[in-house]
Amino acid sequence: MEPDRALLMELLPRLNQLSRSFNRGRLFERAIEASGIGLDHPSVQILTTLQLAGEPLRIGEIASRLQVVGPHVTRQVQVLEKRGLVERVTDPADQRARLIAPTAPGRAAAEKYFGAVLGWFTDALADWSPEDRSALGRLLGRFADDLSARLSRLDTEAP
Amino acid sequence: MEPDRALLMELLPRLNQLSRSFNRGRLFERAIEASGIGLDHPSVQILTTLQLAGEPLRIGEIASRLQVVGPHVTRQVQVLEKRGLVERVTDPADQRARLIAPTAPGRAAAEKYFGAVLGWFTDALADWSPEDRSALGRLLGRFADDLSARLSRLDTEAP
DNA sequence: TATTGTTATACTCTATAACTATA
DNA sequence: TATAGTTATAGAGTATAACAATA
Repeated sequence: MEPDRALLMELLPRLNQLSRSFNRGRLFERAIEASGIGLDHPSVQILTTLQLAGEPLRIGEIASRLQVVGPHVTRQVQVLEKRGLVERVTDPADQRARLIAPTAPGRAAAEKYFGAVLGWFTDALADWSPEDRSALGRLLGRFADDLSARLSRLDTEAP
Repeated sequence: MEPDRALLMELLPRLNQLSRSFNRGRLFERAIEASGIGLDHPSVQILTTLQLAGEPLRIGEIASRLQVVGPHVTRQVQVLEKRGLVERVTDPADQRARLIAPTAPGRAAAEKYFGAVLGWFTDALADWSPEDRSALGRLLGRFADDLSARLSRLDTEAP
């Protein structure tokens, strides 16, 4: 069944608002400041990707998960490495690739950051019913998946 | 009641995924390409803001709605003006300010853009139940509001 | 020859600072 | 003197191109 246009036009400003809260730095950068880890946003994205992965990742794999290009990841990893937050291990299976793993301080920094973000989420959702909270997670996940799928279909249709 | 941490940690990657689909250009830039209007993303943001407003807006008002600074809006408006997509009228009530209004071609371009985005939304939500679709809109709106409120409280607490 | 990553460079978007004009 | 906007410049973030090394 066809979703009606009015509902979709409602959705658009909402998504824009959320997107701005997030991406245009405010939320993420505040969380970085609040956690006192002294990194910039791109580095934190790398670090949290590694933390959420739960295992060492290749440069290319990080780039793919973040939907950015390789050279960008290379440089951010260099920053993190100098700060002692990640370390590189040669991939035993492929000498060309290196695996990137967070160090203990790196994992601690990622957790501090998560703590700040989750603290705000907790506050924001404090008055919600448990049903609404779990519905938000479910619908948001499904929407992100369906939209991603629709967009990647565009690539294969008209490359 | 306290939302549980596991649920929130689920939310985070979802929001990141959605945020990247949107803001990191893919969705918006594709829609711009698909609609063939030959503009860049910042200009389109201005144009759609005017279209959704339904009335001429001041430079400062546009900046405020988009949460960007004035000079940025000034320049994008200059681009749009050269392309004949918006026009400026002096505000009769205040000679310092100018009101920006979309022209007929500007409104047409905005509608083409909305058409592309909404087409993808329609596809993505095609298999959803009507209940889920309206729940998504409702929860997303509430979440955006609550999160914005929480973040602006940070400004007043620790400026 | 194909793949993984790095180095060097350029581009897009947005911010800050200094200035002009009207209120 | 405060407010609305503009001009000029700077910065953050990410991409593209050219290259090196291993498979």
